[in-house]
Amino acid sequence: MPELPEVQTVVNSLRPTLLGRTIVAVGLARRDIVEPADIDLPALILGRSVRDIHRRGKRIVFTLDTAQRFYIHLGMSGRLTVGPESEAVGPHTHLQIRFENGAVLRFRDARRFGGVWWLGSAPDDDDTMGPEPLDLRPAELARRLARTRRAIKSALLDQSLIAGLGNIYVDESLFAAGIHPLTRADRLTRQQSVKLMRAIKATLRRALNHRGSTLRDYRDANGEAGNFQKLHRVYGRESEPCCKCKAPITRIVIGGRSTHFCPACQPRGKRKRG
DNA sequence: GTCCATGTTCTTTA
DNA sequence: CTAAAGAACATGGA
Repeated sequence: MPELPEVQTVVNSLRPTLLGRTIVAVGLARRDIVEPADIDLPALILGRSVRDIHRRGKRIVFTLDTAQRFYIHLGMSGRLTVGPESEAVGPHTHLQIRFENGAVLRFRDARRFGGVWWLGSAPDDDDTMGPEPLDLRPAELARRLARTRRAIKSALLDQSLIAGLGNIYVDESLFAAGIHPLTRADRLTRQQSVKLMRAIKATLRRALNHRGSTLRDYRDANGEAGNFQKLHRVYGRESEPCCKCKAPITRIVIGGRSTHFCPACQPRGKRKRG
């Protein structure tokens, strides 16, 4: 479910009800969603209040009044909701946190690729996490892309190169920039990297304005769906006509991930040999 | 039964 | 040695 726009939308919808609130009960149904495995998460957060909630990459970072932090990653199928205690608890609800105002934060995740990571006083990221795309300057993107020979599609999915993009927004951004997804990252021209940086920012901002993409079951913390999926130009649109040129959208697999693009609007540049 | 899925990490290969 | 490709993880829906 979650890439930068969806994760940010969840954060935005959590803040009004949870900021400043005190944790009065914690129910951890599955201990194996917590890392590191040997900590007692309920004991660490019970009685604490929430000083801040923010996003870093695809992480939802909670800062407590003690300045200690933990983050929730939604993985592929994770959902984070707030609601009254009386609300029905859905399947695969692994963690519930009740606050003094009666709100209950619930974390559900059928596939369990997501989870909770206790940071303590460690920073909200580490040296393996790439920069935030919305703050990134084109020259820095170009510098980072120049270090790898992989396909641009795979490079943009690498969270250590740039943080927050996933399969949807990489495909949409490459379409917006007119770049073929198999183009080698280190072969982008200066103009292409500038165009790509602009395309990434514009795509993310538009997606944020539409509160993310709901494909299957993504919802914000209040259960509201996003709308950006209606504006996808290539993702999930295999064999439909391109919105610009009417050529059929093509789907290929790159690095094990479905990749959607318009072969006419995103021509493959000249390759060595072939 | 088959294939596919908004992600990350560990293992294998080149 | 390192970079990159591939497999694995767990579950559900079409």
